[in-house]
Amino acid sequence: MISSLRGMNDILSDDYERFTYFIEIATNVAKRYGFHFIETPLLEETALFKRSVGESSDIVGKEMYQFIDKGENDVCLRPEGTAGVVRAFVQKKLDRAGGLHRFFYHGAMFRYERPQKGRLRQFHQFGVESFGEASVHEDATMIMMVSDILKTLGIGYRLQLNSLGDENCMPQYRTSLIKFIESMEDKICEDCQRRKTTNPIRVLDCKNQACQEIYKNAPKLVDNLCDGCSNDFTKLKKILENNEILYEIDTNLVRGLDYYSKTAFEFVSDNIGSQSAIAGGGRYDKLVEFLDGRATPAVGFAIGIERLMELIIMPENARNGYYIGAMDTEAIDIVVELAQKKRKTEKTVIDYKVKNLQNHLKAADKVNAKYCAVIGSHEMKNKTVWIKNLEDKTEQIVEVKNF
RNA sequence: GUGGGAUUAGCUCAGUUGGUUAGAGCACUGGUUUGUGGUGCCGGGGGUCACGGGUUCGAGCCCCGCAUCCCACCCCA
Repeated sequence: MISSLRGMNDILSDDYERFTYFIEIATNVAKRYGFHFIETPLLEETALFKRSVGESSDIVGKEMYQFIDKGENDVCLRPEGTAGVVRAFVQKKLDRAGGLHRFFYHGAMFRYERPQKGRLRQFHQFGVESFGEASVHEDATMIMMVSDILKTLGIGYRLQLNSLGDENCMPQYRTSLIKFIESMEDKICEDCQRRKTTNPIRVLDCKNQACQEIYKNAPKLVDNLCDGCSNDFTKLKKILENNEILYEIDTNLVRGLDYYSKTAFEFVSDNIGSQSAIAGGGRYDKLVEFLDGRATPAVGFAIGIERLMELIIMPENARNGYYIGAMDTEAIDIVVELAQKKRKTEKTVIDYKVKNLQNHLKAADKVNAKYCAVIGSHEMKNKTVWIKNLEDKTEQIVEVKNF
């Protein structure tokens, strides 16, 4: 037997119902906020992710499905969604068109990681990207969108918030943090020593107790924001409070992708194991420029669909449509004909087997039909159909031509 | 990539110190005397015990390898 590759799942039956239910709700919310669907390729030039996500990130450094195609192009399966959307935005010259451009997307992403609960090699994200709006109101809007989606689904969450600063304050902070780390280098764990060069800010949320003690004295990002960033962060918190969105400040919250600046947020759930981030996002004002576009402020988020699916409780399925069957061999042809007719307007499940009434009713019940329609010898004689409403148990006999 | 646990029917799981033909519940399927379901009763099908080796008279059970899943690290959605 050939089975699917490690970390790559089939989606069917209940999972599929859950999946499409989520997409429908998220899509409705995105549309209500004035966002438009965008589909970008699953395969992109490797350079796109190296330049956007960043070569130092784990995603690019060791998790990409990267290969040389038959035309000698260095390509890879997308590990995340933002880079492709930004690439499309620049390629379509929307950066030059000016104005606001708001997109949403959903689809498969690929990362070669060790699978565990809530972490797959092929997984799905629903994401939103907003271009051209520098106001912190748009940052707040992103958070409110996620909140709306989660509320509609009845999913509880904690919102963690941070500001990563911008080109004015971040490099300065980074330097002083590195200086601090270097002064403590012999006391911190191996992971942190590695992080010093790859992603120094990451050391702040090291799980190691000893490290945490040391970092209590480290310079804090929130204390080092420039006026612009600091004002925006204050404003953001105000907007969220006005809209009754609870948040907690997590000064150690870092986005793993290099392109983020200023607002960073993460929605986490305590009910799905250690892969607890169900949505994350933030502002990335420099990314369009990095990808050769005209400087354009931008902000976005992505939701991990599989992680969310663990938390979705589906509404009960009401009975719906018809079940139709024959109690006589001679009736089968008529039943098939009637099913085709009914299918133009209703969900109709047909059973080709001849069964007695009891078994047809059982079968109708099993497929959750609202009506069970049956033709037997009586009905054949009178050219009628016997129909039972399985909800209120009422029965009726209608002429075949009126079915 | 590192460490730990698990793997028996479609699903959830029993399976004694290694001992005849590997079980249950659910699901599926048929019947329940002749046209009334979801909830009664009786029956039936379904297993290379993940896979590959080894020890043994004998392995679902012990040993080694491997794959996958789960948990933690790591990383992130």
